[in-house]
Amino acid sequence: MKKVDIALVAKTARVSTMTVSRVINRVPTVSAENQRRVLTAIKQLGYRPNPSAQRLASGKAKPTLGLIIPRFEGIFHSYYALQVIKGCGIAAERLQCDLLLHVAGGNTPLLPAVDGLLFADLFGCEELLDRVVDDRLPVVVLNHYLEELPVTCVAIDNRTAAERVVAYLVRLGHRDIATITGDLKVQAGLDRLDGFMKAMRARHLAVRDGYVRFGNFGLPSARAATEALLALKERPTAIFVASDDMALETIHMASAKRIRVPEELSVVGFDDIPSAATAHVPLTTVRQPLSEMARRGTELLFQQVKGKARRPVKLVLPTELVERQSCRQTWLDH
Amino acid sequence: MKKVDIALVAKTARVSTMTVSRVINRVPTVSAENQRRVLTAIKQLGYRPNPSAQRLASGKAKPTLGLIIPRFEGIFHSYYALQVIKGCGIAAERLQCDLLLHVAGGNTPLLPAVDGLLFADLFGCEELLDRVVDDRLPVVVLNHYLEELPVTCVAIDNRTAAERVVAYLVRLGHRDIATITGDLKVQAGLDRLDGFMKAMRARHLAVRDGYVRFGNFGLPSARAATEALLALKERPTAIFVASDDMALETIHMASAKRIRVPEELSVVGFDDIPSAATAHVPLTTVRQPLSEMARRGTELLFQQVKGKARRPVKLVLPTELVERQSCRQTWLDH
DNA sequence: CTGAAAGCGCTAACAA
DNA sequence: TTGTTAGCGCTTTCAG
Repeated sequence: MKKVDIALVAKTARVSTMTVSRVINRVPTVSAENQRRVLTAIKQLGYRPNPSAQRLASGKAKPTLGLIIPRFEGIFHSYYALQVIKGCGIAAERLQCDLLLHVAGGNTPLLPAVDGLLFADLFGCEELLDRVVDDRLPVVVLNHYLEELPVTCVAIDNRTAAERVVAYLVRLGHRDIATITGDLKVQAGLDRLDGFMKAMRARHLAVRDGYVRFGNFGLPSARAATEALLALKERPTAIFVASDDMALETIHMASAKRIRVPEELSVVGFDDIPSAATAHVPLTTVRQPLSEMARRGTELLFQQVKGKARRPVKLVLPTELVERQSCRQTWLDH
Repeated sequence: MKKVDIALVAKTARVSTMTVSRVINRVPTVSAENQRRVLTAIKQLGYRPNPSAQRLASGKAKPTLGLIIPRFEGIFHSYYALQVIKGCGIAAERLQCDLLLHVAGGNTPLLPAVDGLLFADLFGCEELLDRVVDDRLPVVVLNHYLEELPVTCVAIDNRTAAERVVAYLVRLGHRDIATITGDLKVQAGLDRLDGFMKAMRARHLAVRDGYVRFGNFGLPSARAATEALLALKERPTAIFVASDDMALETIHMASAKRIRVPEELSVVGFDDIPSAATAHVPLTTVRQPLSEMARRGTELLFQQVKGKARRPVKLVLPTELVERQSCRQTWLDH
């Protein structure tokens, strides 16, 4: 069984390879007879042109960008991944470049053959990044601000966002504020906690014992954390939860325990997922421009690939606090 | 500004192209001195190997599969897209092939250069499919059963699922059953309605006037439909909603109107999204193996690309009714 | 309208 | 350890 290439097709159809190429590329200047012969040969041999060869020969400059999705537990259940994929996908379409999706497993032996790489998050891919930087492959990291490495990154200002949440709650009169964190191995998770602590400290507000509960963005962790928080003798009057998914769960559990939100407990989330707006208790939360982050990252990578970018760019995108109905002033009667 | 190719690097480093190639590919048999020179030249020239040429020359058989995501309103807000991407991504990783993501815009001028194509759904891509079939490119269509076309497809048995929902509700004593449909331009939406109607007819149950409300999987459409249904003089005792997102919205609106679920109104959804289980009223719904569908589709496409598949395969995957707490027997007091 | 020749940029196989 | 020689499969150019 010999390889079927354009030459074989040409021979079978008894024309030149050029004629075959023309038929494939729908160049109109081919006689009906030859066209028929070529088509027949193609069908008969089951011929398929080789994409790499086509691209190489035609010198088509359509670059290929690789999007690395870290395969950590739950990323696929997250609003996050989808927004990133969406942003990258649409940007790639606009920029006329290919987007190669790569779910990074534990071991990522060889990097895919692409012109540039986009990391949906750094977590779990540190090693790969090193290798890639080493190879001088154009790279953009999303959702993780890299202080030291000379790598372009586009992230969200999680710290300031968390600070603003505290400011908001304090303005409503809360002082006993607790937090349920995200996964602290992910920078976004860590920064949200950081911002929270910093803001509390700045206001000389004590963070009581047990008021910081460690979650990992997963619902089970949120349940455990909420359980613990609500069982406290000195229950917080407000909780800042590091993701909407978890925050909704917190509210759910509070309701089940007949603790009314927001009357007896204020809750703030993070993400502004669609159901935050339509939940039973519409959730006050932080909206982050995920899809824009992805778009910007893709564009930046594209620049780099095109050689139009000189030095690494560090972008930090702002967030927005969306007030809904899960928070309340402490001095209101209830 | 001349092109920087491997030859230029070789000349600059005053070695042969092979030495450069070896350095790039980390072949250990290169003297330290040459390695240094090559690396310097690469850095200085900003050289990057051409992926197409690498693949062509090395004859690496790593095929590239294209995943087409129809860009219809809201697909990116859906659980659906993510599950499909996840399934395909993981399968591609296992099969050692590249996955090219393509968000199909209104006009998809040229098909991406890939070895095979996977459609996340047919809707909006009919034209593309025709072209692709015409080109004899290996193709698999997900979530849409194609009766006529000799194309491999992997779909969900939406019809039977809907029938079972009706059977279930009838078993609970319901007779006044309404439905809120999905987008009927999508086969999944149409089939669910179809199954519903068929099952009602089979039981000689009338579907009253206004008991079929047309939605499109979007929350606004669900709100309008629910509004209309709940305003009916003869209100249904149960509603089959074509997606969980919409069903949750229906429950939410019912609660707001002080209609208790499930006591006064039973609701069944479709999808089994994560929040169905954790919602205020845990949702009885239909679980569909989305990610498995994607996995199977990817594997099937891979077979085809490898030439190991002879004829089109038509796969219809079964669903499962997940009973939770949004339905109730009609004869129970309340 | 068609075909021959000359690469596209890289690497496999061999030879030195 | 290094370089030479052939291609990989296709398209471009340009002459027929």
